[in-house]
Amino acid sequence: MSRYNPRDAEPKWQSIWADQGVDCAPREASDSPKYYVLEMFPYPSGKIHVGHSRNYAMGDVVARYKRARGFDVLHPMGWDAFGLPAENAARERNVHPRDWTLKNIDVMRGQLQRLGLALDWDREIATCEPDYYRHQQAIFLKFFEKGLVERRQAKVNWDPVDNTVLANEQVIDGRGWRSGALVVQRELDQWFLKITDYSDALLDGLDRLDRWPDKVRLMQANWIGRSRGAHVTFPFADTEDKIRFGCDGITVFTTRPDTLFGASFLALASDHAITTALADDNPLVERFARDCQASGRTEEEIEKAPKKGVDLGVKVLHPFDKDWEIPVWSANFVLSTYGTGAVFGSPAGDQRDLDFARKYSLPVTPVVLPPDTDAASHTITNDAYTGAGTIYNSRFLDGLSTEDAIERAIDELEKRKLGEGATTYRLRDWLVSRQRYWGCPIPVVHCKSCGVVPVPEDQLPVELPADVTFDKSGNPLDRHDSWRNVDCPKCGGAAKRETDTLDTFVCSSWYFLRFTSPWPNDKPFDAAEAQRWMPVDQYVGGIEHAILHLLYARFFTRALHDCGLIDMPDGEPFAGLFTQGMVTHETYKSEAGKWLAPTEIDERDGKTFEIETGKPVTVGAIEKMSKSKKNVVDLDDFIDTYGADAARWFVLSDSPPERDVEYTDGGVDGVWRFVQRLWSLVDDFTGQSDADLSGVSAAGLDLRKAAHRSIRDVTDAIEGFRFNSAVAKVHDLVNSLRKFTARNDADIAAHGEALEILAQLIAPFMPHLAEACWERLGQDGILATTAWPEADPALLVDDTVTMPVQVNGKRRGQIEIAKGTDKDAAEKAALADPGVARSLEGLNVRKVIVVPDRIVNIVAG
RNA sequence: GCGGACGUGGCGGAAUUGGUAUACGCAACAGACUUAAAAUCUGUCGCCCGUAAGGGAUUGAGGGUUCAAGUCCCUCCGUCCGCACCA
Repeated sequence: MSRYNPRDAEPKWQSIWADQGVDCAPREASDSPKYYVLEMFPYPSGKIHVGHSRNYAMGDVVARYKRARGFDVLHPMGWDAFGLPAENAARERNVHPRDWTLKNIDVMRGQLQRLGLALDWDREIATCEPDYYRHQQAIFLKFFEKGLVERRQAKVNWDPVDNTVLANEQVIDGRGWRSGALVVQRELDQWFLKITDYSDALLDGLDRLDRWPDKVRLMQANWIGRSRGAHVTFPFADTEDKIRFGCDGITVFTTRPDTLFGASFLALASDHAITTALADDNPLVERFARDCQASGRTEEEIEKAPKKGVDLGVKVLHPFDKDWEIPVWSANFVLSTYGTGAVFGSPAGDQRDLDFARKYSLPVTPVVLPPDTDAASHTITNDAYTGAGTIYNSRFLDGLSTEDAIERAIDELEKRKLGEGATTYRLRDWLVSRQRYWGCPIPVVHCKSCGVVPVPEDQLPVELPADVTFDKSGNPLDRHDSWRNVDCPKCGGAAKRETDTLDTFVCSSWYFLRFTSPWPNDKPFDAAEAQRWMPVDQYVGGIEHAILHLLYARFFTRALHDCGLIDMPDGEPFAGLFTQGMVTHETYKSEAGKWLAPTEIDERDGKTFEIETGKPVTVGAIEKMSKSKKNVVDLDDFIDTYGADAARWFVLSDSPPERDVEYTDGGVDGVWRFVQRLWSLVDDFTGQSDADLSGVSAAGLDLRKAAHRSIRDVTDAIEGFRFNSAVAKVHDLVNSLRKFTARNDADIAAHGEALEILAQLIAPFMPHLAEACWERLGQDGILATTAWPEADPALLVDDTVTMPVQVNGKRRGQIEIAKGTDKDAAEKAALADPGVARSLEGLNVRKVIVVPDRIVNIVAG
């Protein structure tokens, strides 16, 4: 018996696959159905660790399985290569961002290749290359033409550590998604993509994504945040105000026009136009507005601030009663960015309004009567009633349900021309400009006489200048005069290039389209090829992109369709999405409080200590593998020791793919043992597997059944994305094989058949070992081009079944009977079982339930 | 606060439409081989009572539907995640 040595075997098979080009997607369409499987492409940050490999291992199982099932498979890989870490590296290590990035790509490509992933490397792309981003610039200009790009001044999120603005989606709990710095608000001129033009389409499209996790769909729906209600205008009481503010009244957005008769005040955002206008001559208002000004303050502080406001001294009239005057306040809890930046306060039905009304002694009139209460006893003290009920204290709305009253109030508002049904969204336009060097240049120039002028398409790409330095803070493009100063493409006069670059999420919003045809120089992708391969049938990635990347990409395909670049009326780029769990590992901290890598510690006598110093180590929480906590296992180290197959098998074992899996040395040892055990099963087999199968012994037949059941079970598990179950089922087959002893020649053939099936079933998971087994079994050709095995239906059914027999729901025995035995016979057999008979002593059988081939339950008493 | 998911042995977890709960793996224990250890192999292995045969309780807690509930319904507890002054 020889040991299986992945160090020799894995490179051997990898070069055979590469020589035969088995992993390349067919360039020509065939009669076979297509299958596009894609893992979210990585940022080339340095090295891959075992944690990263789980994502690719899952995609590869699907790719290899689908290929064996006869699909034309597209499984490409590339690099999300623009981004800030490259600039930080430039600053810290005096290396050019491009050199740093390309070096990392080389290292990581080598690692992915060592994993033996069935990737079509002919289609590799890196977003930092001009031959990629030139097309992105062309797309940007197409969007510009189509009115999907806007440059405007807006209050934006400024990350003071990364020195750039961020999109709303990139601010998590008031902090920058990458730097973790508290984000501040600043008023700046910025570039936006009008994703809000697609709010409805993006929301409604979610319903059709039935192969997406509900969780992700829900998160996107919440993020888009469509809410239906009404715009209501409260006319100014004083006609002079109409002149002063240049409008007839103040328009608010509300989802509850049914509570209009509970209105006790209007509240405006501190930077609402009217607040700002009044601040000019009212020092109190001015001071209040200044206090609230978000600039220089963090989102976190804004959220935690207690409610406060200032009476603006302005009065408006109730839309349904011109004799009812309502005071107008400015309040710090009103968001200027949502709705109209103004609300009407109906304190009985809204907790914020109630808090505000109590603080400033404003009237509180309950207008919604909760079910099963009466008007006389229902009062509001410190808790608003926000639920549904019957409207009262509300004149013509009295007696209506909440729902009906909303309709009725909107009808009435429309009649009086003081309002109309309206829908607002939480989604904001996508801020795409970044004040960074290492990104795709925005292809416009600023001309004093012509304004913003797009760079003509024949002058693309606008390439990043290579000669930049990072010794000063800020964007080096701003300081690069020879690059910056250009002639205006329109008038020929002196102009300046835009120095902002595009958010890297723009690069990842269409890369999956470029993969379908990464060759043309004159267009982003070949429309026919995109048509052929899209949508991505199975996308695999982390849940952290539930909103960001996945929402942007869905917007992009829609916008590209509307610009005529692709024909995708459905607009959905990813038909199936799977969000995989992370690989976790214990964390270690030295006595000095520094994070330690698993390779820097050792364990003896149940104590953990630092190898270098011998000092004790604190074992911390089990967390997602990450460089920052150093709890990573290097992929090269792992492959050197155990091989790529072991890594792949390990990350897919035990835990369901959507859940986290914990990396433990014990688990890895188990995988190593399993690999060797499996190999020796094959290596020890000396028989002929193509002998005649007729005449197998009972044990041989059992083995054949076990093997064919494995085909069925592993197939079902892969189809259902239950890789851990597939692994368990393969274990079952291995255990059956280990117990098996052949009794005659036919048994030997059955043994060989089971081993062949085993090799085929592990091929998507451990492709190198599978090929080695296949070769050792004397098979022709390679598994990479071999069809998936088919289970023989005759071997999936048993002649006899074991039926448990319950008495009053408790299992008391079991009977072996022929499959398909009718109810009467099964009942008779069940009652004859000695265990059953014993537990029925002294009882009368009242009823017998027989589920044929399943179970017998005897009710007795 | 709002919304969602989940809760099964020492651990990770399995269980078609409700039909033998604890598959598979890890850890643990015992034995074989060995001068010894490692590796490997064999066996045991959720809990309680019992030498055993066997019996009892059991899928976070409590209740319900059913011949039958991990699975369906209600209440509660806990953990995790998302959103968070969104009018």
